[in-house]
Amino acid sequence: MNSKTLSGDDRVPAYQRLADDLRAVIAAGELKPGDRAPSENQLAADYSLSAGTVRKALEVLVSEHVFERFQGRGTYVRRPSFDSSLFRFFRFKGPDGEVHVPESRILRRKTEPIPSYVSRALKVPEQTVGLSMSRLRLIENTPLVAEEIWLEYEPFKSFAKLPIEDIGSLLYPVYDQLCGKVVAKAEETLTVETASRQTARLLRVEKGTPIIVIDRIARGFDESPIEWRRSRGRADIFSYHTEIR
Amino acid sequence: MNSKTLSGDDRVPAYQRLADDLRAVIAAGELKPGDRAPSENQLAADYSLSAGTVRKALEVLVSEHVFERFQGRGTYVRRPSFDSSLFRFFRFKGPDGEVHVPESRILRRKTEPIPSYVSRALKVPEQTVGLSMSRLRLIENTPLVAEEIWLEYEPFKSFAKLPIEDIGSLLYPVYDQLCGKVVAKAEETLTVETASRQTARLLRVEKGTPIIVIDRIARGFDESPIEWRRSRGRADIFSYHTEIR
DNA sequence: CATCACTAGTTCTATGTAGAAGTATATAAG
DNA sequence: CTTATATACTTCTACATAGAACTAGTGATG
Repeated sequence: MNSKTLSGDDRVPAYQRLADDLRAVIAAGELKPGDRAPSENQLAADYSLSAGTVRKALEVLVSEHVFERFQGRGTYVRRPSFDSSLFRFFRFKGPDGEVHVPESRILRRKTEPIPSYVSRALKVPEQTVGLSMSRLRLIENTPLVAEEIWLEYEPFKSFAKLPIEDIGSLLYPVYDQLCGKVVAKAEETLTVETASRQTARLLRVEKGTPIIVIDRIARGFDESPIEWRRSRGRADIFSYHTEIR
Repeated sequence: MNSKTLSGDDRVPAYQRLADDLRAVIAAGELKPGDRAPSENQLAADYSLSAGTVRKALEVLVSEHVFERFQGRGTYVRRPSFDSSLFRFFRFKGPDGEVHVPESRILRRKTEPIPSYVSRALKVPEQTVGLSMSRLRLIENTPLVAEEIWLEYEPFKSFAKLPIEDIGSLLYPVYDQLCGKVVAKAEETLTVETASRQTARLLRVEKGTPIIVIDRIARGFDESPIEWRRSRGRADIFSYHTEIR
């Protein structure tokens, strides 16, 4: 496609408007994670901009983790990586000190009205029909994290029909393949509570021991909420490290 | 000063070597926080580089939060801002719901050998003479955070002589003015524990209630450790929010 | 079949240039 | 003294160009 033109307010710089345009292309689904974006030269020709301007727009999107670029190969839409999730700060170490990848076990899946504290986050009316799941993460049969997951039922009908046994340990790829819902980003909030009787039972700890609670809202490229999730894990195996510049 | 030349391996790009050079200038103290760096043109002339290359080096340093730039004014060495500290996720709200700036009260300051768990972090030999402080942060006489602070005694002699009453609520500016130690960055680690008898007394909570522990190592521009600090606060008023891209 | 050289396409580095936009200071005008 | 004007300096945007560095595939060569 040739001779596109930049929309929007022309008081804002061209490179920013190009970045906006490309973000919109992704949000519309015309460019999906893993796809290669047009090359610098291609974009420069399409939009009648200089190479430098195009490059600057792409740098903006790289800094936002929307694209990643490889010299000699091209520019690609980034798959969201949850390496930076607070979740990874649970030290999944077995008794032998080795690090294990936790196993996932879905305990329950049910269709029921979404409670108000979730519907607010998912931006759906109260009492909307939802899909709730209860999931446990364990290593060597030791439970470490208990999760409560909520989805809006309607867009995830086909996921609701999928037999529980066929669901692997990663949910987001399944959301994508079965329901076309691509998780692009998320927000997380960390708080601390003491174990209720129920979570104490699930995590096999004493009632009242400190528990790390991580609430997550997963969103698509267009910012629309996709999934609400609350993870509870033992606080004694949690350690979060960060840098201040 | 004219006609400087880039040191180092000339397989690495010029803009990176310029960035290295500027970082070194700051680490050497020739350029301090708040100072204005030479302009693009100046640097281009000094190093015999094109404006574009200089600009790219400066962009690198801006992204590392070393510099900040203002159109029409210049490029400045950034003062480290601790806005991003985990500390700010304690919700300092009074009973009326308003947000207050916490008061700082130094309970104790003492010269004593540095314990091993601190000396490791400060990279000094065990049993080195140190300066320890115990500090309490409160709003409206309600204690919220209890802090334990350690410095190496020798470089902070003049700080040790300063009357406790004359120490305000911010320590880092004092370190700078009295001892020439500028804090440029820090690392923080968040963990959870249950209140010991002592911290329970300080924070006026029940023994055994969950406590957020934030360990911090403050460093200079040359990465040298300056201060070790452990802050303990009530977990029930803590909420950490982050984004995943 | 395996290996090498080549080629087309990509991003990356670097230079040069021009003007717009914003800031601070000095100077002139009222 | 206050206000406008000019000016010098800064960063920001945009264009144009060239070659280096790297990748993937194609075709020739052994």
